[in-house]
Amino acid sequence: MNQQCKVCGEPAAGFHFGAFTCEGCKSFFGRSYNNLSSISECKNNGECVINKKNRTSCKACRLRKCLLVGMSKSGSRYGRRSNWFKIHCLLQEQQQQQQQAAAAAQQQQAAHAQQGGRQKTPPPPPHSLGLLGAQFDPRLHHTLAAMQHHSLARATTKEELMLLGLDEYKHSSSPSVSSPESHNSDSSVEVSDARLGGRGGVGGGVGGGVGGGVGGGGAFKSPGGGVDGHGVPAAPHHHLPMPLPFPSLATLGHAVFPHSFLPSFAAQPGAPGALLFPPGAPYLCSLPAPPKTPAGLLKAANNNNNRYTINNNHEVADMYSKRFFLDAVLQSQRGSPVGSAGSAGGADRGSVCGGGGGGGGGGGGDDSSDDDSRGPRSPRPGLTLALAADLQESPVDLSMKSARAREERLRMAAAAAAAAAAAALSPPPPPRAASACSDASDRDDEPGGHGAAAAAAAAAAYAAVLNGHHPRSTGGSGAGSGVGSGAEDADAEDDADLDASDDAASVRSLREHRVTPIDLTTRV
Amino acid sequence: MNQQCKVCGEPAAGFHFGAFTCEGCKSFFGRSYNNLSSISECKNNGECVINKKNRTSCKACRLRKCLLVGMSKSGSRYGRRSNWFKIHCLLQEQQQQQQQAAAAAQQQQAAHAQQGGRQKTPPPPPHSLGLLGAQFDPRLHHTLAAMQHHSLARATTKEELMLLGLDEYKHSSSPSVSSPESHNSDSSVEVSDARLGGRGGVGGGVGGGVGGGVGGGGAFKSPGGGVDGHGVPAAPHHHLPMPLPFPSLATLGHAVFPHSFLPSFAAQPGAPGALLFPPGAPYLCSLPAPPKTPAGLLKAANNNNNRYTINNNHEVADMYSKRFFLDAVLQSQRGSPVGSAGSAGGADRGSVCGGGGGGGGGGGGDDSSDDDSRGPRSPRPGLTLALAADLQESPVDLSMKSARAREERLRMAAAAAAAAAAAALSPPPPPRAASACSDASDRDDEPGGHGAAAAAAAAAAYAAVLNGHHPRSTGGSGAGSGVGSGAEDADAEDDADLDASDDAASVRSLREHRVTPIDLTTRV
DNA sequence: TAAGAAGGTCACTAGGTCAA
DNA sequence: TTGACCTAGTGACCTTCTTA
Ligand SMILES: [Zn+2]
Ligand SMILES: [Zn+2]
Ligand SMILES: [Zn+2]
Ligand SMILES: [Zn+2]
Repeated sequence: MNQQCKVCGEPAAGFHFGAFTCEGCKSFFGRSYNNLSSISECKNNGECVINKKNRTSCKACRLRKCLLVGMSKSGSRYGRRSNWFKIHCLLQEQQQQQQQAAAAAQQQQAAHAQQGGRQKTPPPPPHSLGLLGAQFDPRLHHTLAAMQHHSLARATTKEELMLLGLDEYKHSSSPSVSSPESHNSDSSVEVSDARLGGRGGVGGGVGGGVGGGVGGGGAFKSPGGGVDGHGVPAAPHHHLPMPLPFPSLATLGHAVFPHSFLPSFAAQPGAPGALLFPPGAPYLCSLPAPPKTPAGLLKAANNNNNRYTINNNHEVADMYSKRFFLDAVLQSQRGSPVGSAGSAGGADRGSVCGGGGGGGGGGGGDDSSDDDSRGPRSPRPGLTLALAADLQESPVDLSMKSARAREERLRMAAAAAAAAAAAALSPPPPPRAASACSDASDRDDEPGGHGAAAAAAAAAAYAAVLNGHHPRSTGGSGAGSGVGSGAEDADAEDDADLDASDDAASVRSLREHRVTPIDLTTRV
Repeated sequence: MNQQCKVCGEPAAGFHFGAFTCEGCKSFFGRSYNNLSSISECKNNGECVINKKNRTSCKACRLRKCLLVGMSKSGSRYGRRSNWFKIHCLLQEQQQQQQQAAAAAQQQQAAHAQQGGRQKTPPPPPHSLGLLGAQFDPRLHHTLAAMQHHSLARATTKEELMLLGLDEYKHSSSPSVSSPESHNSDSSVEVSDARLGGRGGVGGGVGGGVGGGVGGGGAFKSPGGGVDGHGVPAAPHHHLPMPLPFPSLATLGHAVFPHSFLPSFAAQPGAPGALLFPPGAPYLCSLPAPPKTPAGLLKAANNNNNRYTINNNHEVADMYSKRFFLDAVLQSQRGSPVGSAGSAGGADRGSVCGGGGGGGGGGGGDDSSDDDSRGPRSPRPGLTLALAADLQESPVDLSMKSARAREERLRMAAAAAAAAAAAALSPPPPPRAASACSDASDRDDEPGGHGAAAAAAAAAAYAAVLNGHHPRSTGGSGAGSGVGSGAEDADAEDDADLDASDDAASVRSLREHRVTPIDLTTRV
């Protein structure tokens, strides 16, 4: 897991405020968030590219970058993160690499039409920016443009406002901004439902609100907004003034994911993400279209493909399965560094959710380039997973104290599904995959912060997997069968319910096959 | 930590703009950088030797010196310095001393062929000039020569241009150079992606760009780009002819060290460095060869021998271990100024690297190799570390943070080991070791830049300690079990897992033995 | 019990100031 | 102009508390 700071590129110290960042950027964001007044205007017209060396030269641009990569006080989260999150991160890395490789290959296209417009956007921090995938860029740029133009119209959160323009933000928002919840700004987020209700208005209102500027934060990540933006019909709860941890987010309509499931998955059409889930991949497919309820999701998962829907004996079995699954996945990934991937090579079969699409903007420039293209993704051998989806068990954010946790999870799951579906469909919706993916949701923690259909799909998949494996899941099932080294064989077990024994067996076999356990430990 | 100003030799006030300097030189550089026009041409043909007394007599030469020692606006480094850095500095000092001693002994060779060229260079500011180690000199001279010859061909950064010739620089670069971002000059550099794309060209282009001359700077340190660069296939931009501050340096293959570990370690072949770690010194021994991938490294560490994967009792233990380890290392070095190092001496028992044994050099190299094997390792009582490096099997490290840190440490360790080996072995270049070092990278922040084998060794040791002692490491088991005071019994534990207790114990013992803590603070 | 994130702490540095 | 001194930050570590 070597992550780089999405803001400056230095090796990341961890996942802070919604994104992988170095200690410096973490501290900077933490300080700046509560003291915007200290940030002077950019002397370079907001075009500074932030990197390790010059990150301290322009606070305005540094902060902007932080926001762009999804940092948000509201997105903060304590504690250990699930392995899923980690896996996701790994996968992202892989994707990036692949993309880069792809990009290199295709350099010819280097100059995209958009180029001119986007030039400003720094070198798309693969990670962060990648979140939204192809779709993200456009939006992002849009956002940036807006920022430049000072259009506050839609800004409703502190982050948004900040993105739109620090200056405006500073002025528009209540002066108290910096003070109120200096350090526990997070809490402010939830400040009030009322505020949420009030949203929609110009930022000014927000600022003036209760918690002061801070509160709004949650919404942000979504340049996400886009995420929501997708048009997800989704989340019913959105309507409700339910007290969500991060109300703002809720309102936005982004897909919700489990807290721990950080890195947002943006559907990157051609994106690597797809790789994770091969076109036909059962993983996502099985998901019921837009299951309204969690239950629905779960069921679908179970019924359709959940080869993994199995049960584990519980902890033990579960651990193995889960653990080994992960290892298998990781390992397989390693095995197939770039496009080689396995199987047929074919095209990418599919992009997971969204498909694929293509478009992507293409990418833009930079980074972007990658975008989609990655079409032909090959299936990852060892990764057949099961995606049962028991929401409850899902990695959803249990977090914070909330009692609502479970409730939310369920809701989230549903929403996510919807969102995913929506997003997924964008271009040429992959046959099954698309539908499956779809649910929307609203998670916001995503690292990169922004959600995407793909992300949703991925999330769903993960969730499913977890559920399957989840200890608690009753019948659960999930097995982690991963394929061992070689992999792919997974298919063999299509049948529905494997039982724990199977699972266990598979796990065992994996072990035997040397799926070496991955070290999940972290520090030092 | 008494550092001297690399420019004038006065006691340094701190690390400024990339080098240890006094207040005066710091201010001078800061002012001059943005106001080159104020610097008049040298009246002495650029041959002035800068020292405390005459530093104000020739601005041109003073500035040149500043640049030569690596000062750069982009080289600035804020905040607290990592312990690695500190250690490195200490080691360097030691090395220098040793070298001097050695030099004295061998004066006969005094006159090197190159000598002529370098006479100017004052007494090689150990620190700065040392950067590239043995290799550096040649290049440096080359650079200097170029400077004299005014070859601007490759100059792409302000610093380069400046080095090439202040006059030329002043004229060639855009006039705006000094102005735009007076203080954040660096930022300008990467102003836009567009510009980056444009890079590669001669410096001139850069200068003309957006930010004005200054701009070019950004790219700089990166030789860094390198940072990412390492193995990372990544950054496409690396390929670009990035403007390096001191390209020459960048191109050299130095070993890469952890970020914080600035001072580059260049292996200085016969350097004194070797002394630091007595031949058998355990500290470095276990280092894996040159783990290619981080993951690999990590895994290796964990799986194989990580006897240190252990746990400490926690904070306490950790702190002790870490801190004390450092102290011990430092102290030992002091104790064994030159080669004496007593291996046998108790403490040393362990020779780090070399595995055992003997020969110091032995190990050499490779010790690295040891990887796991360490079979016959002598147990350092407390510090037996293990750094196995089995990449293949290594489990993927999912850990968020440390991974990188660990990786770096391992890398450092490896590099260090290699370096040490190299240094020690000077003559017979260590097989793998070399490769390991080569990894090199790009680190650029290095203060002085120079590394020495010894330093490397120390670093490695430190790294090992950190890994092993980490507080969180589980287990804790046994606490104190291990070795008691005396210690050596350690051998017993060759097996795989030693637990923290051992480590802790060792640490403890160190304390008891009075390894007084060394003051790592920098200033004053 | 650990992994891991938010925050706090405070060692440090870029810059600004101003007497010399 | 210089450089000792000060201030506003910066970021490496460490502490506290959450979460898997
Ligand atoms: Zn950063
Ligand atoms: Zn800026
Ligand atoms: Zn000086
Ligand atoms: Zn001169």
